Amino acid sequence: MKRKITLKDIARELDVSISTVSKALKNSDEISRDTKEKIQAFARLYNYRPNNIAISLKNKRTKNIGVIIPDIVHHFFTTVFRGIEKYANGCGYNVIACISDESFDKEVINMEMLANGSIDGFIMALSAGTQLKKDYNHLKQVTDQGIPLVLFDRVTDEVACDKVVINDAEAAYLAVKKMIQHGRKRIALLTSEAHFNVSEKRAEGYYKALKEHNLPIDEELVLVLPHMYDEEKISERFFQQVDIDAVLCVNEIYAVRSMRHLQNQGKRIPEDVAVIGFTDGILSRLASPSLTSVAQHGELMGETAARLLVDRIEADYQDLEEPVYRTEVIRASIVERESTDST
Amino acid sequence: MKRKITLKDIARELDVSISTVSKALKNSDEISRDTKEKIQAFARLYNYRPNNIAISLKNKRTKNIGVIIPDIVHHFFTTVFRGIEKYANGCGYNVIACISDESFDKEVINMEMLANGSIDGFIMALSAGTQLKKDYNHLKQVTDQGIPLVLFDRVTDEVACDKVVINDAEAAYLAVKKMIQHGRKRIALLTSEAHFNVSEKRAEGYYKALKEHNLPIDEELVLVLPHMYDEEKISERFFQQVDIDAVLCVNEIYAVRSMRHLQNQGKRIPEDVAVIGFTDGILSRLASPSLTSVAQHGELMGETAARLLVDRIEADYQDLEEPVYRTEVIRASIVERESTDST
DNA sequence: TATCAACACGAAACCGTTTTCGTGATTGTT
DNA sequence: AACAATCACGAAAACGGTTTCGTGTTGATA
Repeated sequence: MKRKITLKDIARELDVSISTVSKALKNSDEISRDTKEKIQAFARLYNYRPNNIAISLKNKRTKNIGVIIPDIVHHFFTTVFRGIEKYANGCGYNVIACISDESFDKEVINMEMLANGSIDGFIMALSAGTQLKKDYNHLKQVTDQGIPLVLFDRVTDEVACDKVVINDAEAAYLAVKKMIQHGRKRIALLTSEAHFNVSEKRAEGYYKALKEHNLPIDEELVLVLPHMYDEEKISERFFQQVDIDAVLCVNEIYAVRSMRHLQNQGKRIPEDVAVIGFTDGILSRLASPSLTSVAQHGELMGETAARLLVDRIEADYQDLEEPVYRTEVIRASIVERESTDST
Repeated sequence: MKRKITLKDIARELDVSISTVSKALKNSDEISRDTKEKIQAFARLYNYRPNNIAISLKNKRTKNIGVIIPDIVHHFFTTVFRGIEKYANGCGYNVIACISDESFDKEVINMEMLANGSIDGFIMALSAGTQLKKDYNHLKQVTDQGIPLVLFDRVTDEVACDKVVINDAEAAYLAVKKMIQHGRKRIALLTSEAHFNVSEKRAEGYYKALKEHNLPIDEELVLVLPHMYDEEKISERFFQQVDIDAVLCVNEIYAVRSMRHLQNQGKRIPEDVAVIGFTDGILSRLASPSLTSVAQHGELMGETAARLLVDRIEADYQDLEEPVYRTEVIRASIVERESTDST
């Protein structure tokens, strides 16, 4: 087992000082050509690589960024993560991933773990628990310490930091408007509990579209699904009770399940009922009929978040005092497939 | 902006030595009650947290584990990742995630990045590129340096390390056998290119089941799908040409797509054709009809890999020379749903 | 009263780098 | 020949901890 070789080893072996080795490997012109070549050759031969930890300690920067997401088995977060990873790696950063599992406590623990020097900055989406509790002290502590933080998708106004969001309300508005323009009049909304601010935004867009087109707002057509195991039955009953010609669902799972329940009742999609979901993932593509869906462009969102964070980190190192935080908006787009009327 | 407080700060403030502070915070009984209380109170007040990087450098252990997976937007890897993260966090380890994107080069770069002190051990599944190239030198370098490595799912015999695999061949065998026992005779196989050793194993099980039940092996019923964008058309044509009463697919995407093509031809599932897929993900659950699927228990696989790795890491620290590597087998199970005959 | 533990704490080395500041040797200048 | 400037390198501090090994003080014992 070959142990890792250090500067000290090279220095001892070649009978020079550690500083000389360090400089030689950096190609400093303080060192003579001869010595540099000798040292570089030796280092190459023994495959010398500087120890990241020591460099981190010395430089007070780790080139790691911490990502905390509520759930990894979730298409949207997964694509965001990929976007982050892609951009970060491109800048020489590693990504340390933690999953909060929608729990406030886990979120706090993970942040504390990482905040003690392991990372140069955070990218995160708030867990459901945190949004419910409305306690953002752990985030404030982090920013108070001067650690850059970027929130995405599930954000809050209570914390001053960079943010990346999508135009949820507008996307929902456009989706509903499109269905109305195709003559749909009784449009249902399947949403999740309101403390997810994204659901709230989407509902907002739904109401706005109805109002603008003078359609009655019927609360019976709005189903708020709790985050539980018998979701499925609840939504099945819902579709038996209401008489509708279109549905907007706040995610693709709800949408696919809705299509199934409707089909079981003998309804045709899209002839009898049009369906639009959010989250343009694999389900939307492979459902039958394939699902018209609001694409959230998670990968772009991740890249954007990573860009904001890296910018902030590097700015910090140049002491550019510039405490103006940015919020970037990713524009969702509607991917039309078979579950809605073709134009 | 409150800067992070260090041992030195506390020592200066309280007019004691750094060593005293360090010991007091560790509750060493070398320090008097009075002094300890004073120091601990001060530390609590100023919310002192030791710097992870400094500890890592001193202890030569980072409490980080590196995970390299080929793709994050993939249900199976996602669940494995979650299992790893869950177990690792339970032991106080963080997970650094890198995505190789199925590329040999990215895999190498990521490993080198992490191997220089950032992590205590690796968990990974080989990228397609690496399996194609059959070049495992980067893995060997890592193990040569004494860095523990655990391979999962996509493994190779060429590297001596701990491994976690599933009984792919057997699972495929059992799936096909089940269909045969229900009277199915013309069973197709949809697989991907063979350099993914998992596909190979699954095909192996398929052939074995046919042979054992004296069914003819008809290569026309085997479709090897290339990893391309017009996969879909190829499989559509395939189903138009063959006359079958069952299909085994090596993943759930192929399976759902197959069902769709079959349904478009007017075939009923499972009455006319039974379908079984691999990877029991969200698609299998939400497809209609819902898909009978081989569950790979990714989360368990991840936990197992993490357990093996952590064991190995901690053993290393106790210098237990024990170079016997283990291979754990996760037993896949078949989740029966609507796409096959109910028993 | 001299001796000796036990006690409570500090000095210093160390982990592997980077970086500043000397310094001895060589070279060039007058 | 005396001096300055340049060159090539080394010593040492620093990053923030942990840990070993003193050491001065105290109280008990012979």
